[in-house]
Amino acid sequence: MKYNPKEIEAKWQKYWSDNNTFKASNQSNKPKYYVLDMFPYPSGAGLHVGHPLGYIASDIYARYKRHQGFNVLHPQGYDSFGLPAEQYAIQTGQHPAVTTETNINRYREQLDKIGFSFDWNREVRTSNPEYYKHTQRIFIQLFNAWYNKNTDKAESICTLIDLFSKEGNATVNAVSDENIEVFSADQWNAFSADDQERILLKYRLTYLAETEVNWCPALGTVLANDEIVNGVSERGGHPVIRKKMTQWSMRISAYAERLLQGLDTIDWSESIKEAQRNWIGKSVGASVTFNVKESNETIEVFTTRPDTIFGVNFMTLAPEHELVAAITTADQKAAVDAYIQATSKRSERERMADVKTISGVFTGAYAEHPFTKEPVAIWIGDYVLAGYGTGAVMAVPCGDERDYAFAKHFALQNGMPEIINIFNKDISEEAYTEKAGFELQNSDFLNGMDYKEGTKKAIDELEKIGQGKAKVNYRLRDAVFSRQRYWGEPFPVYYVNGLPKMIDPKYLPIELPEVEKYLPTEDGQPPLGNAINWAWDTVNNKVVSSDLVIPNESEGSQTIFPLELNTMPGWAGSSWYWLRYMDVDNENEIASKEAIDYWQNVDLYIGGSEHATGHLLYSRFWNKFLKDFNIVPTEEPFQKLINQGMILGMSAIVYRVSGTNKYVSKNLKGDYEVEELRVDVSLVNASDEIDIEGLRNWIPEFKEAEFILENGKYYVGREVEKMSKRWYNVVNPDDICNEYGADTLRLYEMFLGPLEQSKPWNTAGITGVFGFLKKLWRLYADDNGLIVTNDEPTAEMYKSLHKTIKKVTEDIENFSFNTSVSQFMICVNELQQQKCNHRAILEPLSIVISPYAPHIAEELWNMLGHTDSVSQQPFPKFEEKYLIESSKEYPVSFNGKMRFKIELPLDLTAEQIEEIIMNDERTQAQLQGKTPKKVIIVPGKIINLAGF
RNA sequence: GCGGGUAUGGUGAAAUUGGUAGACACGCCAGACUUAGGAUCUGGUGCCGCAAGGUGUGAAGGUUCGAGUCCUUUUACCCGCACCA
Repeated sequence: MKYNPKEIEAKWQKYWSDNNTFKASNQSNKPKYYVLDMFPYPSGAGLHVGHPLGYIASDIYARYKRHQGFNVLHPQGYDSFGLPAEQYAIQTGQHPAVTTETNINRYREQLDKIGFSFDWNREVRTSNPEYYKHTQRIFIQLFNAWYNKNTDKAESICTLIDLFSKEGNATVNAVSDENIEVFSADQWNAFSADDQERILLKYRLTYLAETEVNWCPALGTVLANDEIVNGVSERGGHPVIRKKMTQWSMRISAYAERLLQGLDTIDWSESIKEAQRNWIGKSVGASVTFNVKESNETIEVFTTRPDTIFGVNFMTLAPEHELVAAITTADQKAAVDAYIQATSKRSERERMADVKTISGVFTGAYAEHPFTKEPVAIWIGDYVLAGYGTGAVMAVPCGDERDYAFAKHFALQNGMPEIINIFNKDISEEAYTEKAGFELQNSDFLNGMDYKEGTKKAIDELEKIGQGKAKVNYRLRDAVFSRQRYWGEPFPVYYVNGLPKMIDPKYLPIELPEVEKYLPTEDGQPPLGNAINWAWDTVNNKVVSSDLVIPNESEGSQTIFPLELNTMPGWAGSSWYWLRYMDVDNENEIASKEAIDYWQNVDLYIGGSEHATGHLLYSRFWNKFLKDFNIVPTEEPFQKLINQGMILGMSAIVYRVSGTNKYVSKNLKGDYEVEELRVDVSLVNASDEIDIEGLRNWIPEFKEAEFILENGKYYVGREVEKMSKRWYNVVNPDDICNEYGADTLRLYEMFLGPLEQSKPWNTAGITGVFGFLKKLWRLYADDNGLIVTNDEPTAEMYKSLHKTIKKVTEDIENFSFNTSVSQFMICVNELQQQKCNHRAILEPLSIVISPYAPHIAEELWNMLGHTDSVSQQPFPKFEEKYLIESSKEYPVSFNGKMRFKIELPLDLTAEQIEEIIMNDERTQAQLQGKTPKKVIIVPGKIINLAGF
């Protein structure tokens, strides 16, 4: 009987599936544990060996927790809305649902081969109408909510309407749009319904507003801030421009402080928490209002340094600031217009790329210093960002590098005064930007104060004259929620007189309509504009033909209205999916109250760190919102987060001699002028030798090629980079499963190194892991079958076993899966040397190994005569007594330097050890008559004689 | 610029958290056995040295009887964020 992974893996995968072995129940006496993977987007390329890394880790943990007596929820699903399926549809006309289905089936097949213990009864797909009807429902809930700063939570919009009709909005303390006009209760009640609705939109947690968005012309859609990397789109790398559009937004800014505070309560890596803190970007300071001279306008600025108020030399507005046109003087108009024109032409990317060039122009207008009443010149400059704070700054050159550089650059020009120094520091070369170590001067009532004192005093005085107050500013912007795409969740929204109305949740889902083309319409509408049936009948409550909408008809007589043409972004469906797994078939709610109360939140979440400021932030936001309405019981959705590292590809490179069809082996390439070409990694063996015949047959380009060899071989160069089809460096897990089996793949991926570290894939060491499994097998069986006996094992054997139980338990709890694999190898080597074939050892060993290599564990367990699954056995308990040795070898060192070892019984006191050591002849030889000043003895550990 | 992280043999990496550095595996060397298998088994393998011995965890200091581990300074690389007022 030989170890035959193919056969036993197929057998046990079928067994698990037939017996529903990993089905989780929502009712149990056991404690619950929720282990979640970030669900994949089912792309056309299928899984590569990098994808399962996190899944294997979470599967080991989930299986271990089951052994430990937990009721484990370990589900899997698909984030199945997304751009690639849509782009494929545009190219081929194939419906995205069809390609998505195909891809999912392939993913499922690949996942099943690896032997995961997912409860597939709970599978979710975000593109499934039965799923997205609940995404639509949550959207409606957000629409019907506002954020009350007094109670510090979201509340039903009804309570806000109530307040408005009783007190107006002056007393309301809400997170809302800026610059809302104050109205009384009487005024509110006198407003038309439409006007009331327009006002409410400024308070709702999801709202329709004309905002400046990131528009990607190449993709034909807007993008959220986290979907833009270095000024270009994350997908495809296309340029992105700023554009004003009416879009749905999520008022995530309402939760900025809670999102920040919550980070201290969760067990995530410091780097992700820092990334989120950075993204939220809290800064504490003050807002200061400057009156514009000879005008009724005021300019509000945000500053973190109100203590430097007397150092204000001038002000700078972003070129896009709304007041620029109003305040610019006739003299300066031409220059200002030219500057605005020039900056708007520069792309975001250009503007980011060169931060060194100083540019700006004087508007000719002056503001008035709130205290000194001196004139303060108003400039515009593109170093001030329209999107941060108020888009205007008070410039204090003596205390800020950029203001300093700006002042120096435009020194002596009209509108640029001498720099005022308010610090007792030298600022002739550069600004003094420290927040400590100075005393304020030239600062009237702030003279002599430091940062802390000055800040407080300045704010107090500003409040007294009504020109400022303490303020906390966040960098976090509201998230744009509309996408001009087809393959996403439709909004449950129709429009009456241009105002959005929610469809009653009982008529959900609003299903994606069929379209002929997946491109935008000819008049620039999103793809849903192509749908024939895309209007809402408010009498029959169903989707009807768009032709039935009567344009420009007044409301009263009409009952059919156009539906929203945008769809939701990719992160909509993934912002709550962990809740759906709890109660996947629930038709009426996202999940039942009982199910959510039982499972609470995710205990362990494993996934990539690339979602730091996207999915992981949005999910926390929605969870907090749902918490405010008591739908979920916890403030945070994911208690512990582990970020698995990326598995990189090892591209293979051949060197073509320029202008020829000759290829030169790696180490000879110095003699030629060569070009590098990437070739399929599967043609290359572990020693970097290429299979020349295979290469000739790979693509026609190499058919007639000549090869310049070294030692009769052609060696390729290697490059570590992301696994990608275009580099021909993708390794498919199926190939590994076919060659060595899933258990080897699982063990090897863990053995490769620490889970959280990125590492290149190479199969050089895989035979070691495979050899271990064969060795393990041979402990149980030889060619004639089972060799296990019921004899009593030796103390040594028990020691090997319990050492392993201890180590593996600790490792799993610390997520150091790589060292567990080493421990298994040590254990099997030891048992093999002890010729161990004792049931009392091998039975518990099967269980200990089963989280890592579940198929072979099941088979061995079965061979031992059991008829149940090993996955349901209690994990063996570690017992200290088996590890206790009768005596121990102590290292004896002199001044920290190890000299010899001495064997001593374990139960000696320090004094007894000292006596034996001092009398030992080797000690005497080392001491040569000297006496140590210090003798350090830690019983069970070390002996050190020191100080001579 | 700010923040997070990493650095140990030919390679992937361990190190009970301050106590024999390099476990385990790959690779390499030597040998055994052979029913030639995807073999298997045994021994060796940081570096220098025939050896005794010396030396060694990116670099330089420090604390300590003792440092890969703690402190200070520094270098290189990786990942975020970045004109954030």
